Amino acid sequence: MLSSENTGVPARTVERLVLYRRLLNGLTEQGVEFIHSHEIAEKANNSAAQVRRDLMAIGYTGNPARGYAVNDLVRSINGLFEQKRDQKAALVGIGKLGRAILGYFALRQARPRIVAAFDSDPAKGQGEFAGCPCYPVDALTSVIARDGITVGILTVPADFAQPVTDLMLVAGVRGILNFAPTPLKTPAWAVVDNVDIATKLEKVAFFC
Amino acid sequence: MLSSENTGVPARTVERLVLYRRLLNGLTEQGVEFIHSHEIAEKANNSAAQVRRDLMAIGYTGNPARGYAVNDLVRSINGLFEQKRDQKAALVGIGKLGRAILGYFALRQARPRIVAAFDSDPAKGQGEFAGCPCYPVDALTSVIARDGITVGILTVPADFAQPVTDLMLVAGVRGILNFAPTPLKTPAWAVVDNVDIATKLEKVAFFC
DNA sequence: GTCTGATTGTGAAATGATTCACAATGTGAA
DNA sequence: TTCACATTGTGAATCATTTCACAATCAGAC
Repeated sequence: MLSSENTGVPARTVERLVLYRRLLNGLTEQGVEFIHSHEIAEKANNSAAQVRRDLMAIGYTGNPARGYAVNDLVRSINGLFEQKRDQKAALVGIGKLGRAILGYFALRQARPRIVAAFDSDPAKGQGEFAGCPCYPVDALTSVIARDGITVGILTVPADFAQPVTDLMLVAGVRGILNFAPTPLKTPAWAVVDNVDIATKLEKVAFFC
Repeated sequence: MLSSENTGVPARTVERLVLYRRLLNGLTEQGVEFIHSHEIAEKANNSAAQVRRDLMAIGYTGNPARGYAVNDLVRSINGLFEQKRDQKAALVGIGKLGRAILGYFALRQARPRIVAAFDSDPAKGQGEFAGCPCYPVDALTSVIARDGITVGILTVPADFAQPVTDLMLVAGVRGILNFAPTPLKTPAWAVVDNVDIATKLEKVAFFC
């Protein structure tokens, strides 16, 4: 589950690289051309050593005196995602959470692009939300295959999570971001990441 | 950040225990009295050894021949959270995501209970959503102090995340579940968990 | 009552992630 | 040009998490 068979870059590092890129974006416009590992660390709430290790993972190399060239570094991080740049995602389950996520991604033009949404309620499963075309779940297999969608976002009630997952994987999806509070049974090649909000909240409360 | 100063139970283990409890709930009604580590592992998508280690962490001990007594085990996991059972949470940022979370928790009566919501828009910041009273952010400090709220849920735009965090921590909040795509500066004693949906989606796409 | 066999509890090993610590390096100052 | 200095890149150490593997244990069969 979420192995790095891909490039050898560990999952944690990928997450932090995405963060670094966000922190660096727009810095050049503010006249910042170079930045040191400890400055990135300060922004990212982690250690300078951690930052250097992460950049090492993508083979990016800075300059002992100047630090890292902001623009170049951002390009370098983008390079890591270049290959997967045009992946498409589909969201299943147009409840409140589903709509919130659709809205967020439409607004930000974030990647991967969400190009289809599905719902079992025929009333919701047509038309569009946040500029994203919606279909009834019956159309799931054909639309995913037709559009070459490879990433699925699951915002369905727990009971539907597994059947929808099975459908998606058959149709061509290889990775799933699962918001349903259920572990998913998937073949080993599938990439799954679970975001269980209730559990996370309980965890935070526990450690207070 | 999210250390286990508390009880010595590591954060990962706490998350899995919450999951086990959910998987076990209602099993007794189905006539299942005992369950083996490998059966729990099967449901939870992990290994039997992992399950046994996790139960070891809370000092729960099974029976080599029967396995674990379902009811008793659930009680034991509940025991871990007993002390924190009546913690209260507040949500700040009544956007789409905020409302989705409010709705979800109200419905499930999940813990910690969300007892207040805040928004900077005065129009939203009064009345209630999903049975949860809403206030303008001006009232944040006083309401949090008044109600003894210790957990904060941040669903505000990135720019507001830090100032709202500062307010909450001063008012008495000790733990924050942060959905804003920004690292938060907090004192060491504060517990913070970040849920960055855009990053997670990009990560899944990357490993596909 | 004894024996059998599957399962638990847990040291020890393996794996993975982070931090340490320092030689190598490039820059700007003298 | 040379020097001094802060920073990089990175082996090695540390710390955390998971898996291995096996003695100890319990229930049920005989």
